[in-house]
Amino acid sequence: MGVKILQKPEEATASDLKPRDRLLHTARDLFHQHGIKGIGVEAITEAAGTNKMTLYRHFGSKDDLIVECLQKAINETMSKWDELELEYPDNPKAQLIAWIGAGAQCIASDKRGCEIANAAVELTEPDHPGRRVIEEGKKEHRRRLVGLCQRADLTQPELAADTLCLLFEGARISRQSDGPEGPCARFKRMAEGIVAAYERK
Amino acid sequence: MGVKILQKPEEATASDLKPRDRLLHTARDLFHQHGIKGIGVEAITEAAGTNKMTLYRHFGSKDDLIVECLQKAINETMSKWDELELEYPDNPKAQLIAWIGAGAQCIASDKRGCEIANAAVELTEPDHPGRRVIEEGKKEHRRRLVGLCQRADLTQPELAADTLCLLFEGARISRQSDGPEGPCARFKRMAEGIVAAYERK
DNA sequence: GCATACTGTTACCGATCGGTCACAACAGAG
DNA sequence: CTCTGTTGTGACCGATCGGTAACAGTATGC
Repeated sequence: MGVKILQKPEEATASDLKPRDRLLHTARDLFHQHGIKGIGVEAITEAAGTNKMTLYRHFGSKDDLIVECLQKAINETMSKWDELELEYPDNPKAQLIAWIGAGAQCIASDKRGCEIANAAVELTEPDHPGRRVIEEGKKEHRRRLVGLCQRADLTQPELAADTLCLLFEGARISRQSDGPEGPCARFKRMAEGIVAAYERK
Repeated sequence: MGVKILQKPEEATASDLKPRDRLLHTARDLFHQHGIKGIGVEAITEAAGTNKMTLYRHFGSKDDLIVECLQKAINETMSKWDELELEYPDNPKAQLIAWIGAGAQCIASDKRGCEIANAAVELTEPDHPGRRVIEEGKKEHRRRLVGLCQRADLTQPELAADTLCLLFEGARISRQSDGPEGPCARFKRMAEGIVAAYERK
């Protein structure tokens, strides 16, 4: 119980971020890997290299933490949409193909599927604060996909966008039970086929 | 604390089934409504009109109960496949259209999606006994869908079946975050479009 | 009648859950 | 240096979790 040298090495788990950001980042990862109900706050704080009090000082409750994680995930997705438009300016068809490619990569690399969709499975109470975030996020995502299909001049852009949406969602959820060699493996081919089918000729 | 008249009326929750079947039925329903990790064994026994000891005498653990529920769900799905074949014998195309119709009805009526897929989201440990059941069940489902597409003489039956599979899975998961008016609402139209696209002409 | 098998009841176990308390240690700004 | 705001520590709370022990009641078959 002598003098304790602490707070200096700050090695391993803890990056140079502030505790709040470390908590958010770690919580998001652990929620995704183990499920929201499958991980406790204590495990999150330990993995983030901090403690429960610090968590509860920044986030009032586990539910609040969940909400912030979901919001962060959605913001990240929206940023990717923005990047996509910047990468192929004034070329919506290329943006659409790039979106499909990014989706396929996402399916291949992440075996746990979509954080948002998974959260919707676990957050069953209709009045859970996270549900609003989930629903708004998915609606916005749909809006952007429809917009892209419109700009890409597809015939029946709404139907095409919804089809692509279901294929993508289906691939991400299917991967969790049918594995990477299951139906999800053909997502790219299917999606590109849909785009071709709705192209104006 | 006088004489208690019990076990005679057996009203309300308890049907005339034996405790084991009541437990299985109730557990399946509650797992589906609240999530596997979202419901405790005590709540299940109460809803089933019995008690914890009876549960643990029939099922060794909560995990065992989960496994039996998943297996029952899969058996039910397989029975529906059999019924489909009996209903339209030697008419695989009609069976396929009927499968799509049943799927659409299922999407419309059940807001909580697929029990099996949801379980895959919650059961994150790779060695959980339920995972084997999930994976085998989904593989068998895929096999049957491919077989039906083959018998229906679709060109590229595997690709068609996988596309239908992803659309269905996507619709069921999407319904949980995007609601019944979201992309899932057009499942039937999309699926019939896929069948038409892969029809031999 | 009896024996056997199943069910119900109550109390209990240790572990973990989300969440809080009081207090000490620290960092940076003035 | 002091003041202030942010962290860390460890003990603690009540509630709930999955699971068990011991015993009493009931149903059925012989």
